[in-house]
Amino acid sequence: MKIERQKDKVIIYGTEDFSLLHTFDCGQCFRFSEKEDGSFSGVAFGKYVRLTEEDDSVIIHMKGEEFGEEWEKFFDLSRDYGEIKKALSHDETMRNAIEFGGGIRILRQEFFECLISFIISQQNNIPRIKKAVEGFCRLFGKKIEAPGGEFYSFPSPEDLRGLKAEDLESLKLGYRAPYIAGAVEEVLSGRINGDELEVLSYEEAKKKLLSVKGIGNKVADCILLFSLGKFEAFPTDTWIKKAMLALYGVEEKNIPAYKEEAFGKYPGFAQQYIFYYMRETGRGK
DNA sequence: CGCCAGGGACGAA
DNA sequence: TTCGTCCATGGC
Repeated sequence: MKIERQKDKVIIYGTEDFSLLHTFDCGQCFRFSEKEDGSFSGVAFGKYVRLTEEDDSVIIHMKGEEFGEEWEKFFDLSRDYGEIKKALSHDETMRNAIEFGGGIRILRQEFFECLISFIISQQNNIPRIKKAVEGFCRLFGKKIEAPGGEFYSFPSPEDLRGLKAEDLESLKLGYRAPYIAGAVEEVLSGRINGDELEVLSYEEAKKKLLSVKGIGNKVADCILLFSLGKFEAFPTDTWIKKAMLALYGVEEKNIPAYKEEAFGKYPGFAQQYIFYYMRETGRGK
C-alpha cells in the first residue's frame, strides 16, 4: 500500500483491502457517510475530509502536508489485511463474509468521540445514532469550514465542562443522557484517560471502562476495538448474537470462548466481517 | 398495539 | 454468578 502526498490530495495505491463503502458503512463510525456522487465525507480530528475511489486507489482530498500520522493510523494503513483475511478464511462462513466486506478497515478513532458515541449507541439503531451524534456535535462542537454543507467538530471534553443531563434534552437521548454527563466528568477528572488505557492489556483496559456507569460489556468492547486497538475485543450486540447462532451454531454464553478458539489473534476483525455481512445481507436472520 | 434497535443498571435468587 | 425487569425514544 503506497501513500502519495500531493499538494491538494493524498493518493493511496493498492487498495484491494480498502473500500470506502465497507469501511464507513459497517457501523464502526457514525460521522462519515456517502454522498450522492458516490464520494464519502465526514469529520475526524476536527477536520472535514472528502474521499473518493478509483480503480485501485483511494483519494483523500486534503493537503498532503496535513495528512499526518494520526490519519495513517486512522485508516490503519500500515496493517496487512490480506494476511488477516487469509488467517481467518478457514471456514466457509468467514470466507463468504470476507468476500462480501473484505474492504473493511478498522478505524483507529479518537477515544473521547468513540466513548460518547458508543454510549449513545446502546439499545439504538444506526440511523438514529448518527443523527444523535450529529446533533451533539452541532450543539457543542465548533463549526468547520467545508464546501457543500455545515460540519461540526466532535466536542472536546473541555468544550463540555459542566455538562448536565438536562443540557442534552433536545437530543432525545432518553436514559443515556445522564450516562453521557457522567462519562464526560470521568474524563475531565482524569480518572478515565485514553492514553493510559491504550497501553494497558485488553483485560485491564476493559475493567476500567466497565467501571464507568453506562458502559457495559458491549460498549466497552466497541471502544477497545475502535479506538484503542485491542483486537481481542469481539463486540457482542443483538446482531452478532443472532449471527453467531445462525451461522456457527454458537450460543451467546459460549461466544467468548469460541471467538478465541476460532479467530485467534483477530477476533475484532472477524467480528466486523460477520457484523457487516449479517446486517447487509440478512443471512441467518 | 407489540417488537426491535451495535445494552446496561439494578436487585433478587 | 446468572436472571428478570426496567429504562427513553422512534420506526415499522
